[in-house]
Amino acid sequence: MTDTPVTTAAIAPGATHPASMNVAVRFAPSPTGRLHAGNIRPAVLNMMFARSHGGTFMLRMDDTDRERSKPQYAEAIERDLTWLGLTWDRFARQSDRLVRYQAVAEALRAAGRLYSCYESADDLDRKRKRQLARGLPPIYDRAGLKLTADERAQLEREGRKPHWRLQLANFDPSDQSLTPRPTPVTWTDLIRGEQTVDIGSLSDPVLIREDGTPLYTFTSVVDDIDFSITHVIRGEDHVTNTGVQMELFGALGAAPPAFAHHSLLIGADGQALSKRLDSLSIGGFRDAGFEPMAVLSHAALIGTSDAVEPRMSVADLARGYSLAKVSTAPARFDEAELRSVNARLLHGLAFGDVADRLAHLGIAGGSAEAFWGAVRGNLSVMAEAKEWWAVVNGDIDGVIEDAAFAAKAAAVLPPEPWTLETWPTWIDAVKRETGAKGKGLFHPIRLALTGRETGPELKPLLPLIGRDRAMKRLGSS
RNA sequence: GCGCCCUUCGUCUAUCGGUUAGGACGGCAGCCUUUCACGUUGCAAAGGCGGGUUCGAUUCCCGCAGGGCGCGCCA
Repeated sequence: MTDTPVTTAAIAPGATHPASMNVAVRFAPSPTGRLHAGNIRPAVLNMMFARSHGGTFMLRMDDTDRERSKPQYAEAIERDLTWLGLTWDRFARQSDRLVRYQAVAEALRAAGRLYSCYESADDLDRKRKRQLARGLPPIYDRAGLKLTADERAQLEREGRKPHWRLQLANFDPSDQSLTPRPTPVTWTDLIRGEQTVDIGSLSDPVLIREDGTPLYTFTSVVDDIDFSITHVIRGEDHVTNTGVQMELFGALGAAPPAFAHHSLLIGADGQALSKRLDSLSIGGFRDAGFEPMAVLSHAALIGTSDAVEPRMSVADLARGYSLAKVSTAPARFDEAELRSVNARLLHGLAFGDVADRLAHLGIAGGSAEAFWGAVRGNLSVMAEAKEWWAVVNGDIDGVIEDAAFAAKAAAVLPPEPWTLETWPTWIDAVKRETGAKGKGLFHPIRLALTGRETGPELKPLLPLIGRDRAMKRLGSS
């Protein structure tokens, strides 16, 4: 086995990093499902890194798995990212680059780093089980590498197609058995600090499937080289991959990018979130009426030392951002916390920020601004504004618990026009008329006027409701 | 089974061996609102367990427990 690296130049002229290295990051989902609470974290973390360094953010569809990848998922991912405001500067689709992967694989073969293996998936499964049963680590035994030319020819004659593995440099070259020995691969992780992966305890990774499909470990590295990716920010489920991929970068004669591995999310109950991720889709959050910046702020800030608070833009998120603030401990995803961020975001929005969206909800006209000022503090999702609009302008039923009280209140309703002063004037009159005060005074009036137990201050609400509706809801039309 | 990682208020976290263990969310209370909510001010609230090193351990080391991840012809 040769140690000669395949030079990148030989494979892709000009693909090496330029001397003036501009920060380039990527988000590389595989379109096998919708985006969810778990996987937008690397998306937003990468975006913030790019924006805070004046770099570029790339979207890469890792769609080489033809059985599982679906165009509609790819479209949904793009839609969700766009909705979140995570728009990409560059785009690539791995399924468009198969010729490229083939060429690189060929160069790797020529350099002697790839070898063919003829076991079926079942064979490998059996081998693993046998090793486990004997208390041995389930590592590939390199049988493919030990095949004689005759055996290989025989297998080919039988019509067997090989899959291709990268030979990890984890053995003593003078050892004929090629037994792996402890071989640390190290890097300085931008989140986790000094990291070591022992590639001596790993199987030689399959790079090319028997049907010719190039696999993630391989395509990802080729793309990271070709697109001059400088920083790879991804979940900690990839740390072992990083050890292997560091080898691959070396074999391809390229300097590896910097790596940062963030922790994964766990559920509010402290258990793995993975099983529930379907119910935490970004599309679901959108449908539930969450603000994109609330979802994004929450995803970006949980598990960091910054306060989880609403930020108004990606630029706001990028300001003061540092990977050093990202924790190595698993963070809990709590939808209640997301709701809180969403509510706080809404409470701070000025009418000008939302006029268009309100209009979209049918909230428009001369009273729209006063309406927004009155109700925004009570919203947890925007859609609730529509309900309050109905309370103000619609035909709702008031709740009357004491008809006599309501009648007295209605009787002293001042004549229009109504202003912000109408409320204190009226309520004083009701108080005189009924002798009620405090909660006994306000609660029945709130209930009659709005049909609800809680809500915005009645003072600004009353003139919006107007005399006719107020009379009607008090049972005296 | 083996390996890696993690463990500070309920939650997210700060702390480069000596701190009244700080902040944010949530909670509670006061204020505001002649009600609730909003807002605002204040208060309560934490080092998983057991050893070791040290004058001194949340901090360093070992073990245990709990949790996460990995060990794919998935990504």
